[in-house]
Amino acid sequence: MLAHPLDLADPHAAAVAAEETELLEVIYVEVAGAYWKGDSDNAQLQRLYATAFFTQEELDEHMKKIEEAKRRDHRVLGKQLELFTVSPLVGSGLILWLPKGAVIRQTLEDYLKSELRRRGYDAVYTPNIGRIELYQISGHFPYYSESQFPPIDLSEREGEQAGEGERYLLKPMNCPHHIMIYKSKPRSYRDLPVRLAEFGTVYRYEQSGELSGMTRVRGFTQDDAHIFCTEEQVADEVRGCLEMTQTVLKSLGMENYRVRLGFRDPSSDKYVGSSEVWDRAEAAIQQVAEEMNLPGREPEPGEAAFYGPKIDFVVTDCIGREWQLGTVQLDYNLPSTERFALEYIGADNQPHRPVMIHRAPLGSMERFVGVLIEHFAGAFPLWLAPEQVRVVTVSEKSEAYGQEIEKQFRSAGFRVTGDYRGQKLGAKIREAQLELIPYMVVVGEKDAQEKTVTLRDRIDGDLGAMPTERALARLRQEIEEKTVRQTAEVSQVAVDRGAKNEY
RNA sequence: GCUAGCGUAGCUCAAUUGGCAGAGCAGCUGAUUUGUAAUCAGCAGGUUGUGGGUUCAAUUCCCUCCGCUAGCUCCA
Repeated sequence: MLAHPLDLADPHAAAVAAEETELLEVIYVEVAGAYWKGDSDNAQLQRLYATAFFTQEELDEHMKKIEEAKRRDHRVLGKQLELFTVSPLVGSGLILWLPKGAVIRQTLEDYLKSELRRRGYDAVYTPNIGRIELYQISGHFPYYSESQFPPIDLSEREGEQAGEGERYLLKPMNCPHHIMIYKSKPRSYRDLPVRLAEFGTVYRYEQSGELSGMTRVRGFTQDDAHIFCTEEQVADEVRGCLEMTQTVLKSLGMENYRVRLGFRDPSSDKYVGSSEVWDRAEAAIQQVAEEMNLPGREPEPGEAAFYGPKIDFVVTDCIGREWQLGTVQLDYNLPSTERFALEYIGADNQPHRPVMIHRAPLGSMERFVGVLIEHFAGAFPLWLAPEQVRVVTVSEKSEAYGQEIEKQFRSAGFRVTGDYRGQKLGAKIREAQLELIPYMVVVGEKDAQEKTVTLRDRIDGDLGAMPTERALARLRQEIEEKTVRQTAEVSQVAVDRGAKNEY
């Protein structure tokens, strides 16, 4: 059992193991590189992971679980279920959403947009590039140029007059653009909070070794918004953001996450703003997290952004890696005089400085859908499923009736296809099951005569014959309620590393 | 980016010490007309990731580049 594996990289454990038993014959080994003292400037060592089991059966069990985790891996399912692909010719870490994956994303976006409208956000659109001066003001250039795609330099174009050269950056974040929208007119305290939302696509040049499926990519779309508010409004706004994130996660049956309070490291000087402001902000965030009883919520010093404290929602994927999804971040930097000098006119007729909140409940569409694929092991709930219903005929004799039923489902708004091939019913059902389609509508000559359909549930199997209207109503309700009937528990079987940096 | 490993048909994988590149599934064609997880037969499918080198001969050995995987480092 997994209670027994021993990490032989740990000399103490190995010594204890050697004393306790001489049966450690069955060993599962992995190799990995590791930097001396965890610093990439230092030499790299070879680290050997060896996990020993007392019996062959225990090893088999372990390997079986690794296999199971691999089957649920979003990179495997993404290919199998035709959700997304990556082309070396397009570029590493650049996701191509296939039609079925696009349905999931679009459905999620629609859901979020309706939540945003309910919560008083204004939708905006901004371009994918911006002049380099914009990012010089924001401080992202040249400070973060290592992790950006290099600028587009128009001065190098032939025929360009001296002085006309402009440099543009692929936008690495949406905030500067949203800030310029805030600044497009004078703001009054009566206008606040201003909440600007956009599904904004950004590009970051991540190190090649970091890229992984949909969860770590070089181009991604954040479900982004920036809130500009007064200091007094911060707590309420943060609460609103957290509530929205919770609502969305809950509606997807995602309970397996923890919340990380990113606070500053008091011994470091990389943070902007006075310590009084930081203390106040951190206290405000922590209090809201306590009130809402968020899971985890341990303050983690040094995890803050340099411009303010934050709250991250962190989930674990099926091979044990943690991913940051939703985030709510306070920002005292960008509104400041040194940066964009944001203002609003207060009740006292004097200019005041607003506070900025960056927030993204899902984080990015790419990473979130990647994690979601593993969460559901590819079996999406009805409202998200790329293909919701498949009409399956018993034989080709029933094709006409099948077509009629398919049309009926389609005009009722369902994503439906029909399988009218001259295959045996069992074969067609097997295919639909393997494609994880939530419902099958089986129709044969009996159904055609009696004007019924025979509904088959992916999970519960045959539900028997019923009038078409009843089947439609049942599915309609399941979509309406966004029912989640089945998720895959995200376990950490494959990689269960102990302490990090055990050099 | 670093260390190590991997790259064969659309997918999953074979190919003995270097000696004619194969199978299942998917696809296409035909037969079958089926009531809840695989009907049968035939056909087609490849410059073995790319470029070079060694050799009479390279999927196999060596080098370059591209991509992927694990870990490390990073993640505004």
